[in-house]
Amino acid sequence: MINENNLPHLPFRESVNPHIERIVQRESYTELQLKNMIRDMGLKVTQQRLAILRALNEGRVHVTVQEVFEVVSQTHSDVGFATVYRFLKKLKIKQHVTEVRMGGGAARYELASKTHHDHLTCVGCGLIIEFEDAEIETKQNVVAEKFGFNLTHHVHELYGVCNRCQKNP
Amino acid sequence: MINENNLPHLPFRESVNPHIERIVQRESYTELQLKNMIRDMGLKVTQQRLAILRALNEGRVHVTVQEVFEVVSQTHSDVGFATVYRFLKKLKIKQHVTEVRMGGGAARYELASKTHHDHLTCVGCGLIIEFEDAEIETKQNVVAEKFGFNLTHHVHELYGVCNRCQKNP
DNA sequence: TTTGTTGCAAAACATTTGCACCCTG
DNA sequence: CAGGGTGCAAATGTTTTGCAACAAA
Repeated sequence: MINENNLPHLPFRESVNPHIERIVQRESYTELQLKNMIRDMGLKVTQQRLAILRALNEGRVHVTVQEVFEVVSQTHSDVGFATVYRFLKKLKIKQHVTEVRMGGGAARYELASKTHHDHLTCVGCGLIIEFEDAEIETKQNVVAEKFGFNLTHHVHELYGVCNRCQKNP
Repeated sequence: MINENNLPHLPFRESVNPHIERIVQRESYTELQLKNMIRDMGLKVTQQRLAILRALNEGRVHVTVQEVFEVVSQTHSDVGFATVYRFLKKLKIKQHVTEVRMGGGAARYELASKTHHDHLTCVGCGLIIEFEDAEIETKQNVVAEKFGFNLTHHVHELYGVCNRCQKNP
């Protein structure tokens, strides 16, 4: 099966990620930092893994496997999804990427930033705003403590209608 | 393909949902309320839809389509997943059920309760505790307002290691 | 009787896995 | 050159859809 871009066998649909507004800034990693990230995971530094990390580092945030695959394909004509899936899973386990499942489609991934943040998503146009709120984070710990939990991570997604979509429904 | 329960063609794996501790109580709906729920959505009241609602109303919380299907199959020998999927989607749109996607597998659903709550999930054993926190809810509205959003709903999942799993790692 | 709903099977979508070959350390 | 990593294709898992038969209003 060949799609309109003439890429080999893409079983996924073109994914939609209209526009992203980044509120919380994350500084990009250097090439060396990316290599060390792989090494520190006890893995071999391959061209494919570097290319995947570069895609996550430079490209837009909240990408699907499909999108990573497309970017990486530009420089490596014959990567497979399998590699992207496999590496992304390892990165997820090591908490280097965060998996976000908004709505029903494929999972979206983003390279972890030092400052944690959450998401505010417009159900109308898909705009994603990142926010952080120290008070909420604190309250979470209180809740966890109350039930004897040792918190590892969390997902906090707010959904609503953005300003622009309120005016142009 | 026949599985060990002799049910017709079950493409899903047996799902794991070890134990649920319900902190926030939700009163069950009456049979009449369930019927009205369907009617109010402008849909026909069929036996299948009633059976699906009953399963959500009486059974355990956070069920997968597979689990709903199994329960409904006990009284309706020939429901299809399609029906379960279709109706669940409608319920989701009308906000009568909440879809939760913990981890990677199939989506889990629960009948909406009047009092909103969020989830605290143990990454060790899968224990799910429901909690509610008015202060956090308030803070969310502040955040939304700050970015000009009109909030529709949200997902707030805390993950950690529960008491028991901390002692028996 | 009219129209929405269902079950079935197949398609579509998303992710994982087995295996022979390849490349990093 | 040893062992992990890769691409491919096939398997597996999850959800959606087309259509003829059917049931609720």
